[in-house]
Amino acid sequence: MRLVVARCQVDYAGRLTAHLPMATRLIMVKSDSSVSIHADDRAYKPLNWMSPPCTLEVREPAQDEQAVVAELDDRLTQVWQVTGKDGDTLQIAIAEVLHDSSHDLGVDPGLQKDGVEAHLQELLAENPEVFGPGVRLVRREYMTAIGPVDLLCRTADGRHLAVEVKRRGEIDGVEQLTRYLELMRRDPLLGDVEGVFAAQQIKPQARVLATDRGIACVTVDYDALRGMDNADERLF
Amino acid sequence: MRLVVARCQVDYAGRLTAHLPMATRLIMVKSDSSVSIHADDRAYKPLNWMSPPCTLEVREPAQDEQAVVAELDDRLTQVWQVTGKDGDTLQIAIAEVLHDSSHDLGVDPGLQKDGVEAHLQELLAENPEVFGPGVRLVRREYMTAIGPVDLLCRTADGRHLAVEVKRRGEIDGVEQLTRYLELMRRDPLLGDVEGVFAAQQIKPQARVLATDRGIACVTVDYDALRGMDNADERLF
DNA sequence: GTGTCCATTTCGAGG
DNA sequence: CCTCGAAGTGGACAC
Repeated sequence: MRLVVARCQVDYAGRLTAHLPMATRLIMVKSDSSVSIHADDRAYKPLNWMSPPCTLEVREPAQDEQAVVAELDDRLTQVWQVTGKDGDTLQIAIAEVLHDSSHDLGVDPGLQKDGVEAHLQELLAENPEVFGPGVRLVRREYMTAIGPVDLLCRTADGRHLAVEVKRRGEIDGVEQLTRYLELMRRDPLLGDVEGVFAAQQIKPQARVLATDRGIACVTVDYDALRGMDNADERLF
Repeated sequence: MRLVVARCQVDYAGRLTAHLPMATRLIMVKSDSSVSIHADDRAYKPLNWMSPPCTLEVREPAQDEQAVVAELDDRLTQVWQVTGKDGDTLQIAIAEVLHDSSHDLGVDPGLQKDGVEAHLQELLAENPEVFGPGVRLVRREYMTAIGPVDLLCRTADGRHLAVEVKRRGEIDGVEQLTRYLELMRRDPLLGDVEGVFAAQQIKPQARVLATDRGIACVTVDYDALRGMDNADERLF
């Protein structure tokens, strides 16, 4: 990885045209040849970038390119031409290099994610009693015409529970469950179907909407659930 | 902006839990206190990050934290604790710092974009006759209960046109327009409303779906439209 | 503040 | 290969 801090102006031409006026920025060149340009704010998104695969070519600035920045009393020292696979180009015209260092980072072992919705759903499927005493799992990913309901359960007294599982409970999750419930309640085979909105955190507005629609809200303690799971393993 | 290249392991806890094993990476700390961690590939997205506002705290590694990496024959030298606004945390446990430099970049003048949907919509608003002879603009961003229609126009014979503008015409754009049309056709004030799907490119499936639903497809030549715009300026 | 939609979205799964 | 949908999406703008 090469890190260059430089006073530069940048022009991108591809799906759109974009221009960055002369200013000091970080230019990051990675070992897969991808290039990104960062300002001193915003963590996530670079100002400009070129995804791999792409090629980087350094050339002398042309005479007419000098004219563009001449009014700023600046002189271009080099121009980086980055060309992507779809013919899109990223041109970095550098006036002054303030820092330039290269680093051997090696291959990254990669990100391990945990606590995603799938795992939360898995844990809840193994512990349906969190929705009430005697509640049993009928099946996960119960298919309806408009998509799968996360969990379909059955209470001790024979009612069905349609459970929507989210990490963070927000309004769109309630809307989703509402659509499922509307469909499922038309199915005579299912009989009475109640909605349960289960999430690690439920936003106040989502809770209000859910309650208004007669949908029960269950906040799930992920670590406690994982603990129950471990306890189960130890007991049986 | 501070650039640190270090052998580190990273743990994020927030909307999900994520772990990066010990490896050499770039840690970028920006002047808005945001932090991002980059591997030596992928231009766009950091491996891990914390969006501003957030606070960075450096502390000594605890004894039990050493144990985690001890098997790797590594020793932690410092731990960076980054805390975000929603209580999510990013913990960067550093074994060895290979590079550390700070740079004053100043405020970036910002990106100037051209050719995005907003500009395309603007050009079409100024040239509604591309939708047919005598077509006039009623208004841009015509509000409906479920969102704004990009352009509402009126034909010479008094019918309304609801125009959805996209850079790339795909199926979801047709769906979006269909939802708008469904609502607008219930409005007696509007009378007859026809749908127009306008994009620089329209994918075959999107065109099929649109045609099936009686929605007209218009492919827009961006450069030609810009030319018309310039011609207009010269003529009047 | 919330709600909605765009993005050079990126990214991954599944057909 | 394409299509579909999620993302720690982020970001902008209307209300």
